Formats: sequence, C-alpha cells, structure tokens
Amino acid sequence: MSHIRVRFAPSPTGYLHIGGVRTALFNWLFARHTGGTFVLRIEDTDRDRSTEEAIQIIMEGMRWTGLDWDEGPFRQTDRLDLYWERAMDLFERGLAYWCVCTPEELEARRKAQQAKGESLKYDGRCRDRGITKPDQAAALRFKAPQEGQTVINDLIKGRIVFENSVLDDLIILRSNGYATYNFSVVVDDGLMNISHVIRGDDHVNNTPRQVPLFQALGFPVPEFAHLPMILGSDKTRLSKRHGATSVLAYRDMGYLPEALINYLVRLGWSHGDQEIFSMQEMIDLFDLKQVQASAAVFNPEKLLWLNAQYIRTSEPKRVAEALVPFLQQAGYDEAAIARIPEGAEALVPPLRERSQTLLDMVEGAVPYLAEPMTMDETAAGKHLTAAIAPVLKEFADSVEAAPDFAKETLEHLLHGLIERQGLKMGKVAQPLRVALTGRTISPGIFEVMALLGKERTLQRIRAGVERAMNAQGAAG
RNA sequence: GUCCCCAUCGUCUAGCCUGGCCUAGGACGCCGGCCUUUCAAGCCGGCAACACGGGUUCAAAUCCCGUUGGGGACGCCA
Repeated sequence: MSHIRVRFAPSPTGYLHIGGVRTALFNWLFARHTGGTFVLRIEDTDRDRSTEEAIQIIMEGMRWTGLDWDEGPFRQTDRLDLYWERAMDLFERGLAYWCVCTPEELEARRKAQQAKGESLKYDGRCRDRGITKPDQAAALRFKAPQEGQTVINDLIKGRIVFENSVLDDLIILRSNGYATYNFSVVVDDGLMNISHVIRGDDHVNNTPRQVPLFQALGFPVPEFAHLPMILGSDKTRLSKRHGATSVLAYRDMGYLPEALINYLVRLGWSHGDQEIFSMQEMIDLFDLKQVQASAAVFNPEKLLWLNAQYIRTSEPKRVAEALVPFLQQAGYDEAAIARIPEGAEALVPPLRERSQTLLDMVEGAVPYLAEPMTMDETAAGKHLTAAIAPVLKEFADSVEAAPDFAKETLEHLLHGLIERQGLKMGKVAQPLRVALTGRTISPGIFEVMALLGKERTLQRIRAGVERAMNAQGAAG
C-alpha cells in the first residue's frame, strides 16, 4: 500500500471537545502505528461561525494532549480557489448544475415533504433547466447518481450498502461562492492524498454522497473507518448538559493529559483486559480491528480513577511540573513554595495517595504553603486538650534537642515517648496532626513534619501546646 | 416519516470474525472485610450482564432471520 495519510479536520466553531479529541487520537495513533502522516486541517468554510479564537483553542488542546501533527494546519478558507476550480470543472463536464431555488423555497418544500411523510430530499427542479450563466444568486449542485448502489467497506462497521435513489443533489458551491463541507472535504482529501478517512460515525450518511464526488473528480476513493459516538449518561450524544466536554476544561480541573488520553482510547478500543497504556504502548498496540462498532457512554468516574492512577504512579517530577501552575493559580508564589524544604516535588509523594486531581493536591498542600496556618476550630477543640499538652511539649523539646530532623529520628523520638507514657499512637498523632496542619486529615505525621521543616514543626507544636493549655484554663 | 448504524454486568469492555476451553473474564462504581497515627492508597471478598423470539448445528454469547430497544443522519452547518 502506498503511504498512509490521515487527517483530523475540526471546524473552528467552538472549543475542542472530548469527541473531537478521541477522533484526533485514533487518527494520530493510526498514523504513528503505521509510520504514516497525520494532517491537521481546519474546516472553516462556514465563515459565519468560524473564529480565529477557536482555531487557537483547537491547537492548544491538541498540544496539551500531545497529539502532534505532521502537516498543517491547513485552512480551507485559504484554498477556496481550488474548490472553485474543481466545481467549474464538474459544471463544464455536465456533472453539476446551477440551482436558483432560494433557501426559503427549499425550507418550505422540506416542511411540505415532512408533513406528507416523505423523505427529505431536493426535488431536482433545477437539474434539467440548463442554466449556464445565472443572473441571480445561484448555488451549484452535484448531479448525484440516482441508480444503482454505493457500497462502503467500512474498516470498523463492515459493508454498508446505500441505494443511490436516496442520494441528494447536494450543493457544492453556495451562492456566496464558498464551497460546502461535503465538497471541500472531498477536494482536500483527494488533493492531500488522504488514504484513510477516520471520523465519527455521524458521517456515515455523508459517505455515499462523497464517494461519487471522489470518482467524478478523478480521485482514488480513500478507505473509511467510522468511529462510534461518545454518549452522555442518558445515551444521547455527549453535549454540554452532560457536564464538561471541552478538553481544556479537563486540563483546568486538574487532569493529566495522559490520563484523559488513556481514558479516551479505551472508549471504543481495547487490548484484552489492559486498562493502562503509555502513549508508546497505545501506538504499538493500536489496531482499527479492535475498535468497537457500538457507541460508548462517557463515564466521568472512571476518568477520575484513571487520573488518580496517573497522579500516583507518574514520576514525581512530572506531577510536580503539572502541579506548580495550579499552585500559582491558587495564589502560592515561589516564596510560598520555597517554605517547603525540598520544594514542590516533595509535595507529590505525600499528597498524591489522597488526590484524584491536581486541584485536590493543591487543597492538600495548603497547610505547608500558607503562613500563617489556618486552624480548624472544631478539630482544635476536640484534639488539643489539656491532657495532651505536656506530651506534645515533651515531643517538641526532644525534637529541638535532637541532632537531626531525619524521619527515623523523629519516629524514634515519638515511639519512645508513647511507650514511656503508655499511650496509643492515635492518641498522640491526631493532636499532633491538628497542631501541625490545623486539620484532622493529612499525610502521615512524619511526612507532614518533613514538609514543614524543623522550624515550622517546632513553632506549630508549641503553638498547639499553648492552645491546649488555654483549653485547660477555660475548663478550670 | 425516510435512510444508516448498534445491541455482553449501572458504565467501559474481553470473548464473537475462525461455534465447544464461558457454571461469561477484567476494570470503574457500589457493598463488606483486612491493614492502620487520620484520610486515602493497597490487599481480599461480594452484588451484577450474553435484549427477546425463531432458526442452523451434536453444540450458539458466538452464525442466519425477525422483533424490540437505543443512537445517528436527512441544511446554501460541519
């Protein structure tokens, strides 16, 4: 087979959504797996709805997810002449004709057809008018074959047969001179030598209309692979009302791109029982044959779980790098981060076991970044009691006198203290935790101390002791 | 309405092409337990599905037909 070339062709009318990323991902994986070329093409022929901002957002999303393209972005609005030329060629060869029906007339006829229960189709009234030079606004229509069948051998769905009698004479050039989607797609796929068209299965019905166009234009017909749709929890097409559908929204909610990609690749594709795939594994293992033909429901819980998996198994350095922008966003500057003896990377191991998103990690990091610390009053009232004050004080004194601040040293000191006092670990750890973090929930107590550093550890325990003694005063 | 697609636990799926290894496996979620300095994580266990009806066959989740259900498309949007 000749060189494999695929493309992702979004229209820049809004944000890059989850479904689009999945389509881009499968194209990308297919290209990377086969050593082919991945082309990015912007389908912006609808000039009323396309925006420059949307183009930037699409590229930002692609970059964030790591789906890099080899060629493009090509913009269809830069290629208008190409479509015009091909359309005129079709006209001159009698394969296309001018249609002077107005959009309003067309709309009215569609309504009438609907009322009568007929199929919605252009009635062909301009087909044989033989208009050569329209003196009014006119659109150019392609003379679709009306007899026989068009057969698609879809790489995912198998053989699909369409009766040509259902085919419409579709408009290829609007009366404003711009090519329509169905035409520009074919011209571009042909001109760009696209070998495989991998797209959402909402395009299945467009395929039998495009195939005759490829043939009329003298292009080889590419292979088609129609990906199943992604549905919301109510089994209708995934949309905003099902929650976040923009990729960048997931970035902003603290998801790692590798987790999102991993989730998306499993929506419709599988490799045995494997759930977690590195990008390289996906590339090595990807095969269109393993793509599901049926639609899949988007499951936010599983995505969350995967994100948590990635957060706790990725290199701490990688997680820290993704985390820092979130810390800054939350108002913790370099100085705040510098309060942690080992820096931001040190936050990762202690915090990630209880975080599903980077945002969770930011929340968990607050006690180590913020000065002064915020004390949860309820927690203080319950744990910082008069009875525990002397124990905490003794611990602080021993830590202060210790030769170093190593975890082993601290553990040794605390265990010794507990033994001498005949206490249980929980009786001392909780008050200590509250004194150190202002909360009842935190990483292991020694990890907390490491994040705080010796100075702040001592200062906070002493403040806690103070408070516990005041509790005694209030009680007595 | 017309055309097209789809159909295994609540969800993602393995198995289906090349029937027997399936008393249908894994994962998320849920429930219970273990571990334990909190919360998590981890580990162990549990609940839970071949839509229905006909065929074909010694044998069907797997092949065929129908029914039902769901989705998508029918624009001078893409």
